Amino acid sequence: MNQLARTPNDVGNALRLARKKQKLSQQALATRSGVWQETISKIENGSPGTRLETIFDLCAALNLEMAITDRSTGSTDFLEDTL
Amino acid sequence: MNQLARTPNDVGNALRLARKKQKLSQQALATRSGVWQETISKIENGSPGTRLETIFDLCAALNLEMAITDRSTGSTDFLEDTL
DNA sequence: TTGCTTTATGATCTGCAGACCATTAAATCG
DNA sequence: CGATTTAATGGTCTGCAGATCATAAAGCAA
Repeated sequence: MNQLARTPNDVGNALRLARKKQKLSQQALATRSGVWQETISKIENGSPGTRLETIFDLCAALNLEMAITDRSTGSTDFLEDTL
Repeated sequence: MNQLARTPNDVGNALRLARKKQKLSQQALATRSGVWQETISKIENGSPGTRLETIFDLCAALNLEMAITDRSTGSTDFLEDTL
């Protein structure tokens, strides 16, 4: 599971994908993440104003994580930056 | 540039890092992203309620992108999922 | 240290996310 | 098909993000 996300829609798709793979209903995910089923529905359909913390709540519940990467390089070497 | 992000703080750090690498002031980034300097400041300091669209605006302006990945595997093979 | 640039803070106001309830629509299955 | 599980919609209310302006606090030169 590794999904590029440049829009809220991409994020929604990634979350839905992960949820389905784990065979969870939105309600089940709601229970384990503390995010309402109605909210999950909106997010999976690409709600642009979704709050970061909400995304992270869902990521945590789905055992996902987020990475911010350089668009050009598309490098995959994690955690090497120090500046 | 490739930063793991599990919290709004991580996101803020990644954005600040990228901005500094490109030697942009918050104000310069504000101009080119359409996000206010004050808002950028808050985000870089880990504001949890930041909206997804705002993050994407900044990512676009900084030539960054986001990836949602499986926490356990840490796989790097992008875009292979179809379900 | 003075002065400029950059970043952080503070206040007000508007708009919308998310909690929460109920209900409808859709998908799934016997 | 009808019954049931799952997903989407709709409404109200509260809280907070972000726009916008102004200003304070840092940083960083000369």
